[in-house]
Amino acid sequence: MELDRSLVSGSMALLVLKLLEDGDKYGYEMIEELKRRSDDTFHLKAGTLYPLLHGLEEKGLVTAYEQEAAAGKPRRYYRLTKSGKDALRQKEEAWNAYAGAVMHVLKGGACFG
Amino acid sequence: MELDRSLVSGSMALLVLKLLEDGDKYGYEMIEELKRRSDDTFHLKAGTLYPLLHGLEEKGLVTAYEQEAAAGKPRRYYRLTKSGKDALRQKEEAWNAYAGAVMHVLKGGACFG
DNA sequence: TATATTATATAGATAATCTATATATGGAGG
DNA sequence: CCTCCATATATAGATTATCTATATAATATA
Repeated sequence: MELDRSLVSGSMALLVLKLLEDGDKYGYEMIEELKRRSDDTFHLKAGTLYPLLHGLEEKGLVTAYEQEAAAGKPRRYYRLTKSGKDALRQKEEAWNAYAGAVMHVLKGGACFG
Repeated sequence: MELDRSLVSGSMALLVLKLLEDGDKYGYEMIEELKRRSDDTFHLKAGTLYPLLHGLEEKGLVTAYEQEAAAGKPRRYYRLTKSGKDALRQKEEAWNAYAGAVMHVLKGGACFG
């Protein structure tokens, strides 16, 4: 299931890149926004997100910069790169293909054709 | 991502159980049928399927029986149990929730509301 | 005899996500 | 004042789904 390996299991990368499409965001913010935008379905864990962000940065899909907050620890913002935007498009397409195929199998069960 | 762990990454179990809903099938047959029913999107590997089937059997979601074929090795057929049907329903629901949430995040990007 | 297709099986590798833990800041409650 | 909770980032180690590679065996075909 080559598709699965890189995408569906890795759907988190897709969702995170998608969040950044709207504008730069810091890690904690992404966790909260993902929860909100998925109607409380996705509870992304910090221990999942931060290593993921570091990986995306290493691959050049995002860049990071630090910024002071009004209070608390300084925040590390992430921004989509050109390469990251391309990757996002690819991942969206792959997700649609995968989800479509699953739906097709699930619907194709009781076939009266 | 509790949902993800048990379902989306494990979507193969869902698809295999779904195939068995139509009637008993043996492993090799499932690989071929999944390819066909997904329009050549899913190429499930033997090394993925057989351990998965053993696991489903251990959990009591399927039962197995051997049957001679006209030629070649005897085939090991799998049948959905009552418990397997229940699990299938649950997994279908969970998949729909997950896929729906992903779609929601993907669509919710460029929001002009 | 060699090779391809059908058919099942296991061992070991890879990688995504989790849990648990550590750090640091600031506000609120006791 | 001290403790707890929310914010915020980070890493180590475990779990597990899937993959690759390999082994087996029967039969058809070249």
